[in-house]
Amino acid sequence: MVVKIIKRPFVNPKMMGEMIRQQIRATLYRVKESTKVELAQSTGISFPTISKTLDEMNDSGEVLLTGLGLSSGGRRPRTYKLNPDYMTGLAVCLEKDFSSYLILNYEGDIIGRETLPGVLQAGPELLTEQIGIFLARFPSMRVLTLGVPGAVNNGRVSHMPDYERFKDFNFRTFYEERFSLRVQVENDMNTTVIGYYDSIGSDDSLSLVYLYLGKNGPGAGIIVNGHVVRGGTFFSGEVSYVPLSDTQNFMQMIDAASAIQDSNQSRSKLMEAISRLVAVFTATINPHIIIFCSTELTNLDLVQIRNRGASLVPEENLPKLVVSDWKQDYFHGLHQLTVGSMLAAD
Amino acid sequence: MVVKIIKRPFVNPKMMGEMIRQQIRATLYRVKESTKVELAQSTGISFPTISKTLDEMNDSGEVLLTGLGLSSGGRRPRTYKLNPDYMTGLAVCLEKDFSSYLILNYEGDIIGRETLPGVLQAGPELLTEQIGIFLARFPSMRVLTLGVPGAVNNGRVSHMPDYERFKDFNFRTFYEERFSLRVQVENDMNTTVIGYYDSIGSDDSLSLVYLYLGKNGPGAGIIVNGHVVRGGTFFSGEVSYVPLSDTQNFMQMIDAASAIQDSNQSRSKLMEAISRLVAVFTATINPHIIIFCSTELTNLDLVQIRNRGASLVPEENLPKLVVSDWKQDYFHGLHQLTVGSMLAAD
DNA sequence: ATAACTTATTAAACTTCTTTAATAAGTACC
DNA sequence: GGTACTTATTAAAGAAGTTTAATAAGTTAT
Repeated sequence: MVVKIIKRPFVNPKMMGEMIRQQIRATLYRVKESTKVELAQSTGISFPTISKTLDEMNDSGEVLLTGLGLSSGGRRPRTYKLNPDYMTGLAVCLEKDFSSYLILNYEGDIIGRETLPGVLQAGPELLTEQIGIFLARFPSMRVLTLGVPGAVNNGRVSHMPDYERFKDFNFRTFYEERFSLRVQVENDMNTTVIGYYDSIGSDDSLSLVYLYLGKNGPGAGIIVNGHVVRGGTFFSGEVSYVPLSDTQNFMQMIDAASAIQDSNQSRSKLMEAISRLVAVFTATINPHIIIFCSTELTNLDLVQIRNRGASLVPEENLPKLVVSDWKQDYFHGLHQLTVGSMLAAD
Repeated sequence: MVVKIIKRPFVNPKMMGEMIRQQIRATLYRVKESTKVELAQSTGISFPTISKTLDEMNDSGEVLLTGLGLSSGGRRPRTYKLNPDYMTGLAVCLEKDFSSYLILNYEGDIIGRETLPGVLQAGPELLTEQIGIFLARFPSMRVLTLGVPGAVNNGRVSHMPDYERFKDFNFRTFYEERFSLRVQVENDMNTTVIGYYDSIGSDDSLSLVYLYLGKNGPGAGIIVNGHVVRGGTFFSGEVSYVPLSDTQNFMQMIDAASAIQDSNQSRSKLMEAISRLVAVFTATINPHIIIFCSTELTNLDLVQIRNRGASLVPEENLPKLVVSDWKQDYFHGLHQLTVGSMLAAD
């Protein structure tokens, strides 16, 4: 229901304890180190509750007493932080030619990274083997986050045409049953746009489009009102198919552009295609920002796109156009998803 | 933050009372009449709490004891319902040539409807006067919902080019201060898509596009993941501007179509334009459903659009295409927004 | 019509968070 | 170095929901 008639998202006293722990975890993650008073202020929870809960978390080893903070004229307060060794998380980026592994501690720090051979063509067995290695090395591993180049639905592959061995593979149930891990799987472009969204750290719910013009054909990750758009058939962001001219869709247009000999003309045709796609997004979901890969476009290109775009839609409605580092945003997304999964614990 | 690290949407014991009342209201609105036991079951709240809260709501006149329910072998339970006279809401549809008023009681029933002269060209004074009439006639009026043909941002007009007198007019502050009403303002297409979304009564969060090819140029109302898309500059759904061919955008394409003499050819060009727009939405946000106005298209047209669309994007990703009654959905949206506003009370 | 049985309602005990008061542990100044 | 002042921490009282037990009000069947 759009209409704000609540259905059942209710909070009873029993859940409050866990919610309070979540608030504490999230705050400690943000600020790294804090006193009980500071936690009470920044969470809005009463001091005694914070004190009691934090003591419990200290007893269970989830947080550590780090010492005493600065005095502001009276007794010096004890400071606490998340215990980095409380839990470990594994973030995995699966690509055709390699698998990138990131090992994160409970504070969100990267305590290990490794690149192993690609598993997408080989099949799940090799992936299981690779994960097994890390699991053996880090017994406190509790969460697993996978970024994959394909459509996933609730942990299960729903469309990944190039990799037959993973057809319909359910990452979540497979690894949650086999190892006792909390498993998350996300599409690569969605992960990237999540990473970018998190990195700009805006708390109001924005709409963004992260555009990628890769070798495997272009694609986009979309966030609307702060939520990832997965689409009715997990086909969202497949912008290759957007019809933009009498005879060509977006992919055909950029393919045609790159086929042109004259490099100026080729570039100009590419710019035209992108400008049109920008106009399409502006006149439909009207995002705040569209992000391009810095390896593909320069800031100068953006000016050109903006100018051309302004001839298609009223300029004041054009989104902010920015370039960003795809790989970095992707990994940041994986990182944040993994941390989020660890901190949502219990 | 996309990453599920909570920021501050927290519930403390003080707010629980109000949340419980909300649950009770929402449930009573849905089921019309209920016993305490039934309410406890359907809300998941404990019986004593329901009992206490409902007694208070009965004392304050918010609910009424309607009698005794059926026995299932023991003492017959008392049944309660919302008191229709507890509060009144006014839903207003503002158009160029007329203003439609719907008066709703607290049960959501329409207890009056009236059409008065249009106010958009005349200016706010006339609207104030019209609202004043209803306010005098229904002293228990507490909420006001306005549907307007233009972009609004948090109760304030942000773009309504055809009606100068309402430029930047802040409906919300104006009427909340002048009369003591809770005021909501929503764009007409957004209201319509809300109405449709509510009418299909799905609880999972869908994505929909409601397409209107009106006299004032086409427009669309968009819901993604169950939330209305307003856009970064409140320009979302302005599909006129979507570039679809070498030289034409959507509006120019349908204008060109209607300019063609041969009616078959004209229709076919229109279908082509719509099919392309369907492909655009499919390859971007990939909605579950696209809704067309039944006054503009027939079910037969939809078949044609689907066929043509399937040549642009993989058919299995095409949304469900349906026709619906625009006016009805619009009014249902206004209705539901008004009821939602009444029930969210306090 | 009354006894036995069901079910609704009320009451009491318990849990959990908040608010307010009391105590303990430092600082700073004379 | 002791006294007055600050601030952290602990303890007690209050508020609000849940769970469990007790009571009241009807039904059903003999």
